[in-house]
Amino acid sequence: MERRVELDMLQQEKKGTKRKRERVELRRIEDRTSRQVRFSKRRSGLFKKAYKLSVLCDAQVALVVFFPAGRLHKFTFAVSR
DNA sequence: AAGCACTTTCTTAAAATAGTGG
DNA sequence: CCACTATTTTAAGAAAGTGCTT
Repeated sequence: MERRVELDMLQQEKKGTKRKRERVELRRIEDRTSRQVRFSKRRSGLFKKAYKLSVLCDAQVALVVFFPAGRLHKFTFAVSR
């Protein structure tokens, strides 16, 4: 079954019991799974922002992220004139 | 096949940013 | 500058998807 349809059915079923996006406090996420998922999403957002900054403002941007400890993710983008 | 770590999809509220006017 | 709002973008939470290992 298509996932979209499944979700719609789920929504219908629960009728507003789905947790809304909550305001998030700025401190370490204790739950390992949640931390991992949120890292993935925030990292992609960060790289996207870095890219946009480099394009929009003709800036040279370098971004280095280590997570989990030891694993490296990096991004560089240089605009040549 | 099953377990695990990591990523993506979806909806939608939160947060960021662009625009406006003092 | 700053404050306010309108618009755009980001990301939470839940669940599904992907890929690797055993």
